[in-house]
Amino acid sequence: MDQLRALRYFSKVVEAGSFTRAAEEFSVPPSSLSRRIADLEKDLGANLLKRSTRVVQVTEIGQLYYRQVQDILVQLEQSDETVRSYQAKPIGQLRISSMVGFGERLLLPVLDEFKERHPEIVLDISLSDELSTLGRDEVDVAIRGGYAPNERVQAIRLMDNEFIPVAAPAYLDRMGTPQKATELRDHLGLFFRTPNGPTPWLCEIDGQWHDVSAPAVAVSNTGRWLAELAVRGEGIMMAPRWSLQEYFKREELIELQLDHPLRITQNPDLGVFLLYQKQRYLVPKVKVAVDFLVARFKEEKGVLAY
Amino acid sequence: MDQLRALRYFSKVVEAGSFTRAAEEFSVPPSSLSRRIADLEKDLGANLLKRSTRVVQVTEIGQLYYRQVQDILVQLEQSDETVRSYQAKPIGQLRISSMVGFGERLLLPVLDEFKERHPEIVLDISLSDELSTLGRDEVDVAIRGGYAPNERVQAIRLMDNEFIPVAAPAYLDRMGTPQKATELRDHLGLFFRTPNGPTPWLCEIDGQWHDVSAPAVAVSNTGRWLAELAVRGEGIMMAPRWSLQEYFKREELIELQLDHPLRITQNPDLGVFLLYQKQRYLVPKVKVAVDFLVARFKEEKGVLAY
DNA sequence: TTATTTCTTTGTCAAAAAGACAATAATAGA
DNA sequence: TCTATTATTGTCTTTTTGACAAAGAAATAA
Repeated sequence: MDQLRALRYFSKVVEAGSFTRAAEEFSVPPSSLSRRIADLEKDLGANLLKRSTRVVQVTEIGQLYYRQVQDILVQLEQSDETVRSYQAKPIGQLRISSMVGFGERLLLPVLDEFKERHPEIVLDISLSDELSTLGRDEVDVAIRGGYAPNERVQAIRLMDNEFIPVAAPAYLDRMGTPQKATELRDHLGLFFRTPNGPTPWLCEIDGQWHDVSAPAVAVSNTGRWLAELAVRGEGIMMAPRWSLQEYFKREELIELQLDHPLRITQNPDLGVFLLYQKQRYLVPKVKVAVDFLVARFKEEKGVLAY
Repeated sequence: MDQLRALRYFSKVVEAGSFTRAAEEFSVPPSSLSRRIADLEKDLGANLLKRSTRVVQVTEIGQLYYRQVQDILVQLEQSDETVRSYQAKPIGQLRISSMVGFGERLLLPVLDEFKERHPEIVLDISLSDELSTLGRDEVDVAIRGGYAPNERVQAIRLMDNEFIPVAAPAYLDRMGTPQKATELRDHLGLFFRTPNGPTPWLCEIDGQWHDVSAPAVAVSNTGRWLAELAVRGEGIMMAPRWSLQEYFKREELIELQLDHPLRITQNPDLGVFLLYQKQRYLVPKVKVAVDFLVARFKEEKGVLAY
């Protein structure tokens, strides 16, 4: 029995919810799937699917098996790709996932050059702040802030992700320039919301952490919009330093200097990380992308990769 | 092409270093392996093996592919077993790996009862202090001290693994009973060596960590031997509290009470953990073993599993 | 250097597995 | 109750894999 074939059939039937539709995708008659999956079930001694003429349901154990099989199929596909592309030129589809802000401001601008250098690579970029599970998702390279990688994932620190407080000159003229962190409570706040929730303004004073957030004028996961509000003088915003260069240059926003530095988490080591599956570095398209992005963004400070 | 079959053939040839020997294990002629592996190589467009009549060598890419394929085959085997044994009785071979000390003193004594309860489970116990990688190794259940599990591994804290200093009454009569941690440097030390190296005697005084190890009389990874030396009055030993009950009962060893508690690591949360792969809990033999060991060893203190 | 042994590969045929297609059975919806 | 849709089953064809013998290649021993 060709178990792998049976697994592919089974997997597709689960996804399609139908033998007929799954069969179309393989361009074989439905009877083939029926026979192969029946063989598989016989071999495993368990019913994976509950069939009725109209609907195909997955049994409890079938559901479980499906998830594990899915992982296995993805892994095998990746291993095969690694071997197939060994010593080959970088080519194919490359999926990059990035944090929205970083993607818009820093990543997209450099990708033109990457496309020129590697015209045979088709880029597929998705911007999202949700953290993707490398490996299960079909992402080759991811850029994320403050991510705890697992052992199979290589994480290269690209740059600092320090959040700093900024405001427009007009705002500071109107509301006064705060000198002490504790004064912030009398100001107006523009808050960035990560997938983990809004980011408060924290401050360590004499070893104690304090929440010195101002009343919220706006909360959003769209950094650009918050920045516009800040430029219009609607409040104080905390944002990563790398996202603010353009505003500093045009003097639309000014960094606040406080007696105690402001943070958005007690974790001191925030960074922007480039992530990829270690084993996939051997795939040429992944390798050139990682090398390119590291060369472009990594700040050399004698800091180690992790 | 039945890729899975080809992968199994390839995998075995790599391990055996020979088509002929690998073929014997499958009870098929060597020509079958030759053909299947040639197909696989053609399909992948790469040479996995470098053949000469006498020796079969694995190419660089073949080596890499082999490792990844190995993982995949193990995973698939486990998934199949999960389904096959679904709703079945606990039966089959169960591999338990445990720290030596824990295994000898606590685990083995209770396994008789387990064997009585589950006569159809064949136990395969290996005692070792090396930490095994669950999943890659063929271990169903592991017992380890202070282990950082990854996401696929479930870790249940069984009990404290606090190391305490002890010595024989005769030793204390001869050398004096130390009251302060800093006095230990004038004593004699029996040191336990973990796979990570010897365990020093550490002590936190006014927020500062000090190494207060005595000169070493003996260093060993065999706790029982060190305990014998300690009983004979050859020095002071630090060992997990759970390993010392018998010596306390016979008053062969006495716990030292010092002004500052002694530790072997700065990490405060040492514990003995029961580890297993989450997905394998559905395999009946694994489930009954985990449940049994937890019921036997877990100290209920309202502490969460992790 | 030559002969021999040991392996892998190749040729050829047999067996097994999977696909194709038509027919049948079963069920949800009208 | 009828109809349309869908999975299964029967039968034949095609493809894939195994079996066995023979050939070819390389390392060891003489």
